Amino acid sequence: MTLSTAFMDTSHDHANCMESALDRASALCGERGVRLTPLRRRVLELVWVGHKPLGAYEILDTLKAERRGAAPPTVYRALDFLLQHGLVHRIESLNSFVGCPDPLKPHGGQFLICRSCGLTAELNDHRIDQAIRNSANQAGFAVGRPMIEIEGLCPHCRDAGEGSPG
Amino acid sequence: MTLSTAFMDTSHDHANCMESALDRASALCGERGVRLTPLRRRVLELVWVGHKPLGAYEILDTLKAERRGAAPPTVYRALDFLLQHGLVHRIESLNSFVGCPDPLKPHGGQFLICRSCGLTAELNDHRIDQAIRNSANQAGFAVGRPMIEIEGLCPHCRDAGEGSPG
DNA sequence: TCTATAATGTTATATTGTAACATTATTAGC
DNA sequence: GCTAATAATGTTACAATATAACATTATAGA
Repeated sequence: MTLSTAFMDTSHDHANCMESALDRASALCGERGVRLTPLRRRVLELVWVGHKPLGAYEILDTLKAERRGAAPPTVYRALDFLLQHGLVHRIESLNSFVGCPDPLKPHGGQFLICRSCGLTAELNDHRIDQAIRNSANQAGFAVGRPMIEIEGLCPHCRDAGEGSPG
Repeated sequence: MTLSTAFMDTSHDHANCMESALDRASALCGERGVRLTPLRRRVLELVWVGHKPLGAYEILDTLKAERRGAAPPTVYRALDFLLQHGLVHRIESLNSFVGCPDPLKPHGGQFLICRSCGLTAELNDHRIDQAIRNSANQAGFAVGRPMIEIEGLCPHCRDAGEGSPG
């Protein structure tokens, strides 16, 4: 199992986590000959500020304070670019966006989403993927992009008794 | 593996499929002492007209032709009821709704969604569920409701060469 | 029948996402 | 460096999805 971004304990160095994500993004764009413009970089940075998915209009609110004339297309175009290059994922169940810790290999997302604190971790468990492909193949279905969003309680909130898991 | 609603071949008797879904819904509501009102029943029926997820406003368009004063809350309230009782599922990636063939046991949905024709089949594969729970447990995460939406090509569209699966 | 509750009607508005065209910035060729 | 082509962003308007709040009607139980 690969747990690209586990739920963080106190030792999580988020400044470093975020900076390395931006460095990886920069390198990836360089290799692909595409431009990580200041706007795109800033949006990626905002998405990485927390490990909580961020809505497009939350991003927009921040941008508005920084740039004159920021508008919905400003954000959505930047997000489209970042999505295309695997730098962020869209969380369908929340209409929001989260940084991808492993943009190099394309993958559908496997997300653990805490319903109490909002923290989200990305799994990339080959066994889950395999179980899905087996099942889909039996149905004669050609799998494109599997999307898995698991609502529940992160270790911290579970231990704090933030509600039942069901 | 349980394939509650496989992709249908020519032998699929949809009139019967839909009627039995409505009968099951009626029975379930009776047992639970809740009311499957004409409005709710009609919305459920509309959702079952096809095996393709239907948007709330598509449902609304039909209702408007049938009832005076149908408005968004008319549809959303009926859908909320049907969702609460497991009679329909929400497909997050499509902002739309599809009938549940097995409303008795609560379950997060496992959906195969054809990107070409829109047909959607619900899986309920215990092995997928188990793989997810194993992985989540390792991360210390208490699983609530897993959501799985697999975009791809149904058998028919795959054979017709409707595009690559990736 | 009366009353409490559930369901629906109605109006308005919030939230999320795109279309279409204008302007500015960047790159590539000269 | 200049110029044309392209990429990116600015700007305005609007589409699509969803909810809030309160009024009215229907249903179930005393």
